[in-house]
Amino acid sequence: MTWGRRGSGERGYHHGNLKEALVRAALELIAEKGPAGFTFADAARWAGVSPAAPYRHYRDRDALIADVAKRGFEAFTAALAKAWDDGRPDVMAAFDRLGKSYLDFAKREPAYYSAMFEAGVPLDADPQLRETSERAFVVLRAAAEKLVALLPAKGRPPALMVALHIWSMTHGIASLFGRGDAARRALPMPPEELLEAAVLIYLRGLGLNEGVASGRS
Amino acid sequence: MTWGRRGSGERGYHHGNLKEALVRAALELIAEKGPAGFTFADAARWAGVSPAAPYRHYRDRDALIADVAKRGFEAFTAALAKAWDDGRPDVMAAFDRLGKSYLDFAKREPAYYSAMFEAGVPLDADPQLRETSERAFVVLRAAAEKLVALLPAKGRPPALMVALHIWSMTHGIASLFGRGDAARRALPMPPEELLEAAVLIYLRGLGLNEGVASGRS
DNA sequence: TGTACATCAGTGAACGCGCGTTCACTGATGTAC
DNA sequence: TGTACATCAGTGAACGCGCGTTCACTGATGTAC
Repeated sequence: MTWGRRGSGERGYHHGNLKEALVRAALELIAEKGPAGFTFADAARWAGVSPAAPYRHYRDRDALIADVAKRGFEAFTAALAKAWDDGRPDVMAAFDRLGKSYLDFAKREPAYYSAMFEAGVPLDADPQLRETSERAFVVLRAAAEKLVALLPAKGRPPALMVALHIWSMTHGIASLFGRGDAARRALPMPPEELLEAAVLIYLRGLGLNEGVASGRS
Repeated sequence: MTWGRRGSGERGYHHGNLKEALVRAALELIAEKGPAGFTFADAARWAGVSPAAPYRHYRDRDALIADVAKRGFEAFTAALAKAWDDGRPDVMAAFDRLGKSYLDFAKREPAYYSAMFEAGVPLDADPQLRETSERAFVVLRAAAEKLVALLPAKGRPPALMVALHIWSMTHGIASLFGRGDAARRALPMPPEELLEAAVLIYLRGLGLNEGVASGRS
């Protein structure tokens, strides 16, 4: 519990890394009590600093949460891009990893996920935030693009629509069943399997089956 | 703005309908500022009553929100059951109505929807609340049951899984794009169409197409 | 290398405010006889 | 029909508390010369 303090020993007059520490505090507190469950003063206390100190780094609590959301989207985009890996070795396998990675992020980083999608941060407020969040969707969209390209050219569904479908499905599962934490409905199977089955059925509905994609048989 | 006051004229010493008025207040305030954006005192003020008065009806703010969620689930169940109408005149048509009705509820009653799914009300806290929420799912599950019954008996997917898929999809669309209010991503098509397309593709993936279901051709 | 100075990042005390909650109370309503 | 009484549902004043925010301040760090 010595975030932001370099090495051991006492912290001097200056914290040295307060901005980072406040972000960590926000994540910790969101994880503990939900996105609405903490205050600016809480974050300061958590970072071991006077209640006035955070004002040197953020205009107010909303600015802090918006920053957390922004960092969340960055990590999210990185995770998705890595899982997708430009569709290697084949589109279906990569697509499967993409979905799992989405769920995995929601489970591994519930606090980020909360800040990004449930904290009521207005995306419009900060153009940089909007752009960052957009980049995550770009990965999904690119994947959908490659996916529909496997289909015969006539009657191909729009890739944007496919991307939105997959996103909605995954977000739905993540927010209904995805977080380990609390008060959610019991499931007869793990969320990953639920998602995988749904995506498989959906893709079959599009006219894609395993054979078309992987080249095996 | 005279909720709970019978007819015109001044309200006497007794409000007469305070419990209902508090529920309305909560809905109004949730719609305005989100589920975390109001206080017990706010609700009292909205109802035109002293800050101590709500304690006659609810232990605390959480109890009020839980009651709002419960009423929400009741209205939700009623709406879904009505739309489903036991699968009449045919399962596919009824199923289509069911999905639309879900989205319609989220759009028409964003405050209820918020209280039900986003306010962080622990379902376990109140067994009655849990049971009420369960009843909504029962409708969905019954619909999925009739749906899979259209498929050849061998290789039928579990109805529970299908119900969860549809629920996740719909909830995902509702919470990402469904509410008219704020800060959500722009869509190239209305959410209803997005959902309808997704469900159609999904059902095709299950092996259901329009012909199988409606009997037309 | 040393010194003077500007800037930065934190302190801590203070303030006004609204919230949650309690309390003794009181006006209104219902009921027994 | 009238009266006495119990119960109910609200009042309003009071309290302690923590939050958000400002302020003059000060210790630490960086830089010019």
